[in-house]
Amino acid sequence: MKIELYNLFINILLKLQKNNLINPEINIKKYLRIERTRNPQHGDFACNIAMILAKQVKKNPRELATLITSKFSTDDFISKVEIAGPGFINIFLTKQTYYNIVDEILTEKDNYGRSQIGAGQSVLIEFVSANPTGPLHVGHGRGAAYGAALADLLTYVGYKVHKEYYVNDAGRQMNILATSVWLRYLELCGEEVVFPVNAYQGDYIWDIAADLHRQYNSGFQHQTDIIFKDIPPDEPKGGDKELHIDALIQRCKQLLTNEQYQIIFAKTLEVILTNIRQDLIQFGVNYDEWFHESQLTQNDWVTKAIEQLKLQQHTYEKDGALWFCSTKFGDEKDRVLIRENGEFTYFASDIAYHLNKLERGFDHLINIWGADHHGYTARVKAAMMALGTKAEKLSVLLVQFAVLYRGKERLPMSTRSGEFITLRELREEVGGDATRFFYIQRKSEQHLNFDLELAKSQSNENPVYYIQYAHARISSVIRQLKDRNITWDYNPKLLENLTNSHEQALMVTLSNYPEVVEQAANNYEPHLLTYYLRQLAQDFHTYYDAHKILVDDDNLRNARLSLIISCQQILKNALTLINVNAPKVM
RNA sequence: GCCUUGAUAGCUCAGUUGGAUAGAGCGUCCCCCUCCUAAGGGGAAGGUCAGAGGUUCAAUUCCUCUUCAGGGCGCCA
Repeated sequence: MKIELYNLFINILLKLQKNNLINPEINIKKYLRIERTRNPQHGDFACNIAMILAKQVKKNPRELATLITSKFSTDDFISKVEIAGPGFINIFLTKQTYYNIVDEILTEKDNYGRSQIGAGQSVLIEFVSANPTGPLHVGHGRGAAYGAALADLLTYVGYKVHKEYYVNDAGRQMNILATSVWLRYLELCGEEVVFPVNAYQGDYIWDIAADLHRQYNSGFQHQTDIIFKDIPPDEPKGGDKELHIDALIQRCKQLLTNEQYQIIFAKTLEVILTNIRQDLIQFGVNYDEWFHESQLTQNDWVTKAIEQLKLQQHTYEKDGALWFCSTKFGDEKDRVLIRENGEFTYFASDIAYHLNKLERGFDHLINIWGADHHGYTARVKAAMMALGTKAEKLSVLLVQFAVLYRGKERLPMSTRSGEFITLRELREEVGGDATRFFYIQRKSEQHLNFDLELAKSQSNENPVYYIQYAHARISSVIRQLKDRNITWDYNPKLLENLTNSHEQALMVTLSNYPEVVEQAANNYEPHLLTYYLRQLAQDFHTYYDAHKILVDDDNLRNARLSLIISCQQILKNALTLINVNAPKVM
């Protein structure tokens, strides 16, 4: 509807330009905006173009508005056009326009609200990508909920979406993890081990160690005194925890055969990754691809990426290392690709990963990262440019961390220390629907205080139930039809019986749905849907309370049924879109 | 120090890309089931949009500075 009005205005303005009443050099499309009004007294839509152009046209805004509105031809979807305030043009739609929308919803059903604004374009969304060093915690949950909602939203408006999880299964953290498992395993074998402070402390490490012990008995066992011989002291004994753990990793690799080490490593990765995967599936988050960092090195993608940068002369050697001159592309400083010791940096494999993404031919790449990675954006974009792509092809969306509270107590959130609330715990206590809704209800880049007590204790007062209740209530009315042995006979002409202000308000909100979807998709803001749903549910509840649906008058009853059924359809469409259930009974 | 994100009702947060009288939820206070589900509805109170300048017909929105808070500034990942 907005589009129709937009086109109408464009035509009028172009006509005025032709007649030299408006300077033909002005780029009208740049300035023209049609927006919903806040206040029903201002009509349905408003346009501020007269005030915007007033200066350039050298007319006062109201005069210009009069000129524009005089060109409006009578139309069956506009009931009147008014000039108000400093020069707003207010547009009032006919009732019939709204009846048509109800009719469209009832005709298109599940497809109402879908669009093709992304048609033909493919987009890769990478999200969560938590290191496989432990279970997902509530911080990851936010990224998961946001990424999945965004992916669904973009699919809804026609994009071809590919969802991907990047598994960091190479690097030092993974070695610390495997070593942690091995040390716990040794304890199960009866060895007395002083567990390093920098190792992974969580109980899940014990579980994996126990698995290994069951399967391999004491096959990987070594004497404690041999293991810790000449290892630099840990932090509590006045040493350096990093040196201590690194030495233990080396020792682990020395004492075990390469094959044995790989067994522990692979087992650990598999257990944790399976856990993460199941966790996400239960949360309703599904991926098209799990991309392993190790694939990159195995297939020489890192070398390939570096060669490409070298070829374009974007690298240099200094202090025995290979550097990428990212400053040429707007980064703060140059970055190391190959360390003095010959190993690739994490950044090098990340460039390779993005090169790989690009070569898979996506039109657009979206990375959803935790806000702690924001300093990383500039260098990755620099790499994109150096590889010959436009930086705009990559959107990095940051999700701020949720700061967790239990009542007034701030909770620690360290994977290493093993003290964190898992996503699973949250979901099991609060429920999947409420958890999802709760997460995407707020703008992703907004800081968030997440009080667990509140989230749990308020689970019955969560807005999601309010919305679901609206849906269930409508189902209940429909069930009443059967009990009373009457039927819903739909006829678009009967919609004319919808005349009161509550019905009007409900129809206005219904008509807004496609615009909300479009805006949410264009701005990557799924939270708009949650606010929209609240609004729609409220309009329904108010209407339901003020008017009886199942009245004796056949025509009025059928009209009202049509309205609430179209309302239920939109509730269902929007809830489904954010992956929340639309129950028929509560 | 530099970069970055934020600051809106007692609390948690929206705010239609610069519009008309700044909005929800929770909490507080009144009122509403003989009636399709009260997990609901109606109403009230509650605001210097962190502060100060600037840009213009118009600023919560854009720019600058200040204050406060989160995050980032490795040959870690």
